[in-house]
Amino acid sequence: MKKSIPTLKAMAEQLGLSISTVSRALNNHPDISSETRKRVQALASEVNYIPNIFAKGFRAHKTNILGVVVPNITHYFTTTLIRGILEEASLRGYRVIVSESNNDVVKQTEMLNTMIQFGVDGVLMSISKMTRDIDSILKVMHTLPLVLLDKASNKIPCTQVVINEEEAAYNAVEHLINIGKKRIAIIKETQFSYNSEKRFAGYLRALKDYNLPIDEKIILTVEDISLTQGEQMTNILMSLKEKPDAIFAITDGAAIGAIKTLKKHKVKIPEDIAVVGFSNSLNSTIIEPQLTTVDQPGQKIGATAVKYLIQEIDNPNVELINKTIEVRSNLIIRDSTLSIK
Amino acid sequence: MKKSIPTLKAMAEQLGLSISTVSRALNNHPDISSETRKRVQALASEVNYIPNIFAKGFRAHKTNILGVVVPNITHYFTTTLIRGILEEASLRGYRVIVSESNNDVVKQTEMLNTMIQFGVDGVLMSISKMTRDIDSILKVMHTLPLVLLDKASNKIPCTQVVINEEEAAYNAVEHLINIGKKRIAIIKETQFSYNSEKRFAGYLRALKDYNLPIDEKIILTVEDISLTQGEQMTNILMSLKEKPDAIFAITDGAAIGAIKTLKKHKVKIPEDIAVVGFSNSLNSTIIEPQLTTVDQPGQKIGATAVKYLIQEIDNPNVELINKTIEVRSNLIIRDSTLSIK
DNA sequence: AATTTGCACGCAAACGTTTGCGAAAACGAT
DNA sequence: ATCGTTTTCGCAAACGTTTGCGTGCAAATT
Repeated sequence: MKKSIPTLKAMAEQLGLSISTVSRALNNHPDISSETRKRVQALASEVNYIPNIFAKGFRAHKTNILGVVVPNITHYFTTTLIRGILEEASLRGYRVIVSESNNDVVKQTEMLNTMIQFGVDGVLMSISKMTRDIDSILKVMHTLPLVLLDKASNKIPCTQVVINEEEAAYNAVEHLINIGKKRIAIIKETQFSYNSEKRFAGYLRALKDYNLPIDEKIILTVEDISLTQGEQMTNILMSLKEKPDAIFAITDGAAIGAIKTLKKHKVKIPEDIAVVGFSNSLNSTIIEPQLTTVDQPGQKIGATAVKYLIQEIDNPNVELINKTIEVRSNLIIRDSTLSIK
Repeated sequence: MKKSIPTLKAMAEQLGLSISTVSRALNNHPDISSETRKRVQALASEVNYIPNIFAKGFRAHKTNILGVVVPNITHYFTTTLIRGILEEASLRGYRVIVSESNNDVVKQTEMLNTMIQFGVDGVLMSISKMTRDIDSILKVMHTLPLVLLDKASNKIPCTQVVINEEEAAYNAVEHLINIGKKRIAIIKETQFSYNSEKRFAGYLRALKDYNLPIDEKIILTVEDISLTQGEQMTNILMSLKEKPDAIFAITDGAAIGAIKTLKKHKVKIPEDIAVVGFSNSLNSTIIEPQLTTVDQPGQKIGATAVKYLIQEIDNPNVELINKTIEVRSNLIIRDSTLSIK
């Protein structure tokens, strides 16, 4: 289990050159003749020279590692974000350290501090919706470039890459209105959830634009949305005197839960009550009827966020411009809202 | 965007001590008095001293980073492996770099080499089922500790953490036999897929133990198993003169595909044809009827693999013992095979 | 011929931390 | 008071790479 890694020193000795010349030749420095450069690079290739990252990082304070902090790694959409990040980072010569906060704010802070310790060049984060106090995040921003993705915040002055949440929700609700639905319920999270607030705003705007009344009794709020919560909230809707004729759930999981409950109540979907979800998870084609849902391009969001982060890393003296980049999503119409006119 | 990190030198100046004394005090070296140690550690805490990882790694050649290479990060089971790895690694003071090979052998080799470059202390890998030539893996083993998990290989002499694949499959097929099924089909992958081969062996052994005939016409093999392949293979089974009365698919995805096809054929599940999957993915409770499946404890496998890898890292001069550690899985019985006797 | 310029290299220092070894002071025994 | 041992610190080197600056040599310019 020996680590017998070739060094600049060994190669310099073999070539009869100085260590600094070998270093410069490998880094295509203009001071080195092309003949010397070729000799050095040929030997480096022959002995499979790999630079010692500790020595390089120690000298240059740059690791080409990006830190990623996500709330929950097993969530499918998150895995698509990560895949986009991994691929784009790889294309640009970066590696990625992934951390999971479990939507725990203390752990999130801990992960951020550990990223600093590990000398990552920048951090990509999808913040926990439990985040109330942003001091720890602001502290990181004094030290490292930070880009938020998916779950963002209006209070954190950094670049954020998200989908067009409000517009996507607007389109989903508009689609329900277009198929004749007039009493559209929503299952959402609290105002502390960035995604939920934006989707709720789109819902409200669509109702307003189409002159549909807003009824608080069909606006259902949960703390931590899940399939089970979708089931339960739909049970509540089923117990109302005046039932909704559509349900817009802000996640696919909750929408699937809603479908399960509707089927238990022998409700015809979408004739009696239509259902729309959000995310286009794998489950959306497995449940029956197949779910109409907003498709979120997770890989594209991840890749875009990497581009912006690396741009910040490469331009450390440029004044921060706090951009919110909205990547477009699209509505995928399936059986749960198939037009019945 | 300044990195103003406290150094040993700055603290030594403030305390009127040498750099080496401060270093030793922080590392609880026995040569340093307890009074001096307390003074140093108090200041380190006050200024939030964080050691420069490059300097430490440069000196000690240890990063406390583990490399992880998986075929496909969006696969749910893989995310549970990764979660187990992340949590156990964190408990033991390690960070994790995650890479995805996309089941591409060239990319897998590339990821392994990059892990070496990044100075990880060890590598955890779920190998691509496309792996035929193990030279690149053997090469890594000369340099770094390696532990395989989930997808293993009999040809690679290293520690492997897997579930009891054959036993689990045996139990699944036995359960089908116990509910009266006599003609059990299998949808599997080629012999190059470690998991498929083990599950197939369990299937064959159960048939043999219960004196059921083996019929090649209901042993269906695909290259890269998926939900769609499950649908297609089940269509083939439906076209047989003598149909099976049960289907054991080696992944949940294929089992769900089988259920979808059976439903299209108006087959009663499980009365006419029962279905068993493997993995206990999220989808297994969303499809109807809910799927009987083998529950794989991904987090436990991940955590166990980390333990063994760190053991190897901590004992570099101990001769390698090539263990295969089998973590127990269990069968979760749901509607797709509910006993009908 | 003397001076200047350009090319192509090498020396040495720096980066932050760890550790071998030596030195000085303190302590205990005689 | 002297000697041997123990305690507790500091000096200096090492780890591999990068880079500022200096040097030698050859060619061009004055």
